[in-house]
Amino acid sequence: MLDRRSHVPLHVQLADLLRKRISSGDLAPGDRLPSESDLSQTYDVSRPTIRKTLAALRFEGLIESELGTGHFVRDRGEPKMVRLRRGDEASVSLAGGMPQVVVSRKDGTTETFPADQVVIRPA
Amino acid sequence: MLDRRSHVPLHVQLADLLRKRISSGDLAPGDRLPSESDLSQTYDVSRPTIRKTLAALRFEGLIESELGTGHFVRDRGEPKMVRLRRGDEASVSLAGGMPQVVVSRKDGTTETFPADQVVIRPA
DNA sequence: CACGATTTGTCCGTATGTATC
DNA sequence: GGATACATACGGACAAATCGT
Repeated sequence: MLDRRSHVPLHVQLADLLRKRISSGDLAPGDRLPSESDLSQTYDVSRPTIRKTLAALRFEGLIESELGTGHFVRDRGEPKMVRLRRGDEASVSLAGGMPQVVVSRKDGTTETFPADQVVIRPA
Repeated sequence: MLDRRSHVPLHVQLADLLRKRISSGDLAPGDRLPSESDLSQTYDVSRPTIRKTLAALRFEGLIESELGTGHFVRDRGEPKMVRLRRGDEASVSLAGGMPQVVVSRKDGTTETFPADQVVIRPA
C-alpha cells in the first residue's frame, strides 16, 4: 500500500492511490469515501495526513466534503463552455477556496466559473 | 489584527491580511517574510496555522518557500498573453502540483502555462 | 423533541528530518 | 559544529453539523 521508506510524502502517495481508485471507477461519482477515521486505520496514517490528502483531492475537484456527513466523489457534469468575444479576457484566480476562471467582458462586467468545469473557446 | 470570535477560520483571516500586505507593497517582491516562529508570535497563533496560511499563498503563486531559508514574496512578471484562434480551446488542470492552463490547438498540439500568470484572449 | 453517536472542521502542541548559513 | 528554518508526521482537544434512536 504505502511505502514509508520512500521519500515521497505519505499524503502524496495516498492521494495518488485514491485518484486511481476514483478514475478506475472503484469509487464512483456520488459514492461516499470511508470516514477519515476509517482511512486513518486502513492506511495506518494519522488523521492530519488523511486530511491533507483529502484537501488535495477537494482542490482538484475530485471530491466534495460535507460537515457532519462525509466526503463524496463528485459528479462532474458536462464542462461548461465559455466563449470569449473580442475585447474579453479570461484569467484564473487561485485565491479563496476553489480555483475559478474569471472572465472580464468588454463592457466591464465579470463572471466567474469553477475552474475545473470550464472550457474556454473563442468567438 | 485577528478576530478570534469571528467564525472565519484564523488561517483564512491571516491569509487575507498577508495578501493585503503584499498587494499594498508593504511586502515587496523579493522580500523575505518573517519566519514561521515570528509570525506565530506576532499574530499569536500556532505554527501549524501559520503553515496553513503560507501554503495557501504559495498555491496562489504569491510566495515561494525555500527549505532552510524562508518564505519570499514572488516577483510576478507580466502576465503571459495566450491568444485563442478559432478551433482552439483552453481548460484548467488542477491535478499535480501547480494549477495549469492547458491550451489545445486546432492542429492537435497542446501547450501548458502556469495558471496564475496567464491571461487568455481571443483572436 | 431530545439525546447521543458519527463525521468533518479547526486549532493546538510536539517530534523528527533536512537544508542553509 | 551549532543555530536557524522549513517539511513531514504524529497526537489530542473541542466545535459544528448531521443522522438515527
